[in-house]
Amino acid sequence: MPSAPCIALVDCNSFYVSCERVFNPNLAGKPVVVLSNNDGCIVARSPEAKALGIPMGSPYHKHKATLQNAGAIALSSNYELYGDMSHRVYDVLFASVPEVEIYSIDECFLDLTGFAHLGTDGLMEFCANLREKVLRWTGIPTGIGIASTKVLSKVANQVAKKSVGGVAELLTDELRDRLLANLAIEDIWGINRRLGVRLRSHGIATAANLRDAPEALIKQIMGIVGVRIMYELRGLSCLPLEAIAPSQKHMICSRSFGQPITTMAQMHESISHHAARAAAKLRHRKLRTSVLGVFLTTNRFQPNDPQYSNSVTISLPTATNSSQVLIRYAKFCMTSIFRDGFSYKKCGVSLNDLSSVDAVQLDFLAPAVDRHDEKLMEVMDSLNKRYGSGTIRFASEGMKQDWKMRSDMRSPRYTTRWDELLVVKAN
DNA sequence: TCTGGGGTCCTAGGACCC
DNA sequence: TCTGGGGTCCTAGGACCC
Repeated sequence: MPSAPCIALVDCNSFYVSCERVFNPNLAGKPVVVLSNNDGCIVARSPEAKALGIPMGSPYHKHKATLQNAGAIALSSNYELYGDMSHRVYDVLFASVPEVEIYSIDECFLDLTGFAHLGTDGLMEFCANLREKVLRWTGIPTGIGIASTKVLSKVANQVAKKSVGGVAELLTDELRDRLLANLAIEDIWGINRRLGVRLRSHGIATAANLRDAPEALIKQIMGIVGVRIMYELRGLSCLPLEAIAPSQKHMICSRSFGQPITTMAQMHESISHHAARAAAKLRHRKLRTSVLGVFLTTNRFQPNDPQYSNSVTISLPTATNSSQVLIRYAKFCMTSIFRDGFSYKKCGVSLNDLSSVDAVQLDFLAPAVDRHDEKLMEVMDSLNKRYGSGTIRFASEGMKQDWKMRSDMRSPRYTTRWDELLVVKAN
């Protein structure tokens, strides 16, 4: 007889801040925040910053004074570093557990069903060792929550983060009941403020309330998604662990501009840049696209300025991942929606109908695959991999790139650029 | 002055088919 | 006077996640 499912959620603590702290000991013990692209919002906070009452996802400028008065350090985001550190953490986990589902840059689920014979204490010890190994080999602290479903493992993880050992289990009924009775509805994975308000209006205010609610009512309020969460809270697994990632369906490359831009020439540069980035991402993931969208928008936070946003989507004659081809179509699309007289805040490229490079639908009337172009992309990718992305790029992406985002406080890319390696001085 | 970017899934409604 | 029922596919928009 198969044993009941056992799932562990590993979540890196204040991940971006932790990555920064690995390489910069001056950040230890101080309030530290990491900002989103363009230094816009606060997307990671050290425990000290959380203690100052700095909320997640809030605009940086609203809290700048508070942070400065507290001697806090704000950093621009350094995704190259975080992405690489994430790989290192997962490499440690892959080596210890056969079934791992990567959920995000800083979170993954482990299937520990096969380890159930260890018993609860044994599982706790196994996870404590795993956590210790990740910390020692990468410098990243984590919390691990163990339970019988994904939703419950999220709850267990919240407990783990607050515990001394950083590991918590929710496998026993009594412990689980007690926790769920005290857990606010909005603190459940998949239920945010908006749904929380609706559920509360029906008298459902805690996780225990949701677990015990009538199925028909939950179906009516939240649809099938809510019913799944309800069953997961009851300990019935409805969200299977996916060790093999399903293929990606959609991709977006977009950025806000560092400063508003007004001319078609700048827009063409910027959209070419996004198209080239998107194409490189496609090649890296061994994908092609056959539907390209381009969008632009003015600054919605400036309602007194004239507002305009638009988008256009086209089908490509053949699925492609060529930068040249995508740049050409993206510029064409941009020309069709650009209007003079506006101050633009953001533009981007979206790709739909992604397919694997190994499975492309051929067409008698479509142009043949351009081998010369493929070779060119290969050479570009290998140069950019070796010397850093952006080393070689298309002229249409612009030289000055004065629309580029702000990133004034970025730390060095310690692990992915030779010229930004950590320097250690010894006496 | 200053408000991110990149994803997923689900549902409702329209077009179309037999 | 009478005006079906059932199905698929696609898309836009809404909700959520980190």
